[in-house]
Amino acid sequence: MQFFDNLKKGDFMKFEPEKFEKKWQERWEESSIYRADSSSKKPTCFVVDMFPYPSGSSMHVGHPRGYVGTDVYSRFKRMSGFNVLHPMGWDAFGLPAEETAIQNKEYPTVTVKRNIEKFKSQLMMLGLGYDWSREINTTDPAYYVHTQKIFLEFFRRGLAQNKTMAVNWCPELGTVLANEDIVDGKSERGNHPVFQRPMRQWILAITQYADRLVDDLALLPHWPEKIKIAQRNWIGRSEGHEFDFSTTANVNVPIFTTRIETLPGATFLVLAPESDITRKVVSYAKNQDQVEQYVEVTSQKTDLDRQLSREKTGVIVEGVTAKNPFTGMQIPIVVADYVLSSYGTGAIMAVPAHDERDAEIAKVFSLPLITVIETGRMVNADSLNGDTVEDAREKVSVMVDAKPKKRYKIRDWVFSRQRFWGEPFPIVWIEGRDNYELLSQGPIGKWLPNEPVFYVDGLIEHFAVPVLPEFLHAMRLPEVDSYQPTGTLEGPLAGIDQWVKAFLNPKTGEVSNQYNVDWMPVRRETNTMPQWAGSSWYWLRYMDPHNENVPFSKGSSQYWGPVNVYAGADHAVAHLIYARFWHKVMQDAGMVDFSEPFERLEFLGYILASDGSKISKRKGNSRSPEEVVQQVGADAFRLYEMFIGPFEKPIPWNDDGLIGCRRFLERVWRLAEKVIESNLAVSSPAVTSSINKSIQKVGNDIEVFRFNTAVSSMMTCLNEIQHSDVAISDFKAYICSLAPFAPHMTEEIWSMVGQKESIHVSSWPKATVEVGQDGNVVLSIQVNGKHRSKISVPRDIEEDSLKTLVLSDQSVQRHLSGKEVKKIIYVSGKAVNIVI
RNA sequence: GCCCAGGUGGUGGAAUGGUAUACACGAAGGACUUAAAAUCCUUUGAGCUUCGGUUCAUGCGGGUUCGACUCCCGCCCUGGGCACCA
Repeated sequence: MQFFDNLKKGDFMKFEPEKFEKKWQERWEESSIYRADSSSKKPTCFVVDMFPYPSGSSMHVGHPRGYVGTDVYSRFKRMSGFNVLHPMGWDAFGLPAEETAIQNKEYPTVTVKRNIEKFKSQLMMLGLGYDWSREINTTDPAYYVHTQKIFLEFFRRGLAQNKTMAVNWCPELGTVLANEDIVDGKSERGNHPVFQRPMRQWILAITQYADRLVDDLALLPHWPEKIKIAQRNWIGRSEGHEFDFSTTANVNVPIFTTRIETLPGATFLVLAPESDITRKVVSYAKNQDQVEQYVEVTSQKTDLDRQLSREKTGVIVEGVTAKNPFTGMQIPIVVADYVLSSYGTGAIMAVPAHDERDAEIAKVFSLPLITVIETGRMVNADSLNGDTVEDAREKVSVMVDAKPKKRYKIRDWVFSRQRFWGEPFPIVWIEGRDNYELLSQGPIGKWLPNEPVFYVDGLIEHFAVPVLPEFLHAMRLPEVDSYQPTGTLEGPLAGIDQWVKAFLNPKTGEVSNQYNVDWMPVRRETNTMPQWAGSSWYWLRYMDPHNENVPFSKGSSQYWGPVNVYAGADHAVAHLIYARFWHKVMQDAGMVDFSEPFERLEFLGYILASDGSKISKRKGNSRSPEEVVQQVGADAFRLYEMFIGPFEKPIPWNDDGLIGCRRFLERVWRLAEKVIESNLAVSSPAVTSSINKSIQKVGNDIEVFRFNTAVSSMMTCLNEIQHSDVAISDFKAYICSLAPFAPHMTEEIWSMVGQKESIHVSSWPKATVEVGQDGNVVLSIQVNGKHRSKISVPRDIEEDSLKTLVLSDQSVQRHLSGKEVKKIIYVSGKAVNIVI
């Protein structure tokens, strides 16, 4: 690192960013130049970073890349006349903070506060122009009270329900995990085993929005196509039919299929082990014990087991058969765990000739296989023989009275966690239907769903009662010493008496720990919301961050919304589907009047370690931003983060490249001194044209997040002009185009040339002469499509005179060598191709 | 298995139908210096060359086109995501 060591020794022109970076950062904060003004008449531009989780380990050089990108973009838009809102906040609920807090024996707010301070100072150090007056923190009661209010909208609309369901229970973490929190059958966090356990859970009925979530992707032309594809696949809408098979067991088995035309080839049925219909059918089975044993064994399997072994297992239900409604044949019934109880009806018709999985299980039990489609036509299918697949589909569905049905892969969202550090549900439980009905007469009534949410424990019915928005202070997390996992399936809150036991005033809806006459005893809900909750609506809070009454005012969302650019890591399916879902529910609740939250998405590629591996603290291959800033300054660091490669591509970090960016800034600095000394009024046309070209390219590239080529065009320009005399006006324009990337140095130069206002509130320079005004263009001369020579001609040259010129070219002559010219193709402004 | 994104010099990358290798790093040589660093200049895809040029190169094989890194078809490889969804 000799270069870095010698930086301070330069004797000619001292470029010492450490002398002015801090100064400008402070002045920008003092003069509030990044504050967004919600009353300006300018067009708005709302730029949001996916907000970080402030973890205990500090940032490495990879983290700020996205923030630098959006900072450059925001500065550019501000200079281009937009009223820019570019805020920042913290997604601070969740397991890691809770675990650190338990380890350190401190309350999580302490951990979170410390981590945020650390993260914030690291961001500040880079000169990022956030509007800190709008900073948010999902764990701040002033924020999460609104998350709770929005939950009440879900509840009131019947979208928040309780279900006892098989959930992913992780004993090590003492909590239930969402599918998205599980990687390769183990918990994403800590890599612990995960088991299926039945448990009462809160779920959000995202499936009710599945169609809108798919269909509205069409409203998002500025989203990357691959994300839209991923979301469509995740939601997994398929259109098919549902109909019944009668059985000798006195129950009908409903099945779902997308290939109803293959019914003639259905030679058996397969039922999912856990499904209700299996329970009914099995009671008629001769081998009831054997089937029940199979069901028991499969229920013990973990997700990991299921993934490791894909061998088809199952058991034939003896003594019971089903009737194929097309052929009239009696066919066997199999219970097998490759059929999922959670999809479709939990039962399928097996067509081994046309489905690989069915074929595998057919082989295990030597069941028959009938091919019913050959080269697009029906065969072995009686009256259908010779029909096309489409015709057969139509006929069969009429014959068996099948209902058209859409099914989705996406599941309802398991929304509760058995942890302490999350938003408490704004729900208390009351015993007995009479009490519930009494409550529905009062003010609580209008917050109740049509179908009551309840569960049965022994003989007692427990009903979910919402805590009204004005009384949510009773639903703040209690500040207690002990909040460790209980080790049972219940969360820590269940072990805290002062939390669980409460009283409800049926006349007002108020909840308190204090008993009053006529108040009803209730139990507070002890689950908390998952980390996804706070991050599913936070962009809206930025628009109106200090509103105490509502999450955000309608007016503020109309003024700023939707988010114009949303940038961050690739969360193709989880966060971005949840966020869209919440947004649509809020739209239905009348809180917002646009249907998609993010107009445009820009994904960020991770920075990798120099060997191409992932940066991780354990490997010791991380590089701290502080170190880099100390060595080359914040501007050079920012510039390099942008220059290193395309924004969306993962790139290995390499210190060597950093040097080039620092050198570039030093050369600009030296040029500044020269320009200020000579104080020239007009540059040569070549210099002016070079600068203009660069400014245009930089602007165009920033607009489409191609920061790397923007930087290189400024470098090219500097190479062209640095040994010429540059007029002060041209140089100022150049500096303006560099300002979004290197805000400190450009601000310093800006003040040196006598500007009083900040460069960051100046205007993006307009090209002062038309680029390429000299009227000549350089054409490629090609022979048979191969570039051989070039020629500079007037832009509007006549084709005939051009041909004469080209044919007399030495290089062309050499390649012609007497051969006949068949034709000449002229592509205006680009190339002339001589075909021989 | 399915879906997505990629494959260009020693390295990060540029060029989305028209001058392949911009920009930067690294490397070699030179200027300045007692010397070194820094800085500046020159060279830098590979081969052949009479130093004018010329041939070959964008994972592999075909195709479309006057012309293909770019579009189409078929492979190979790398990375990421999903995964028994009937």
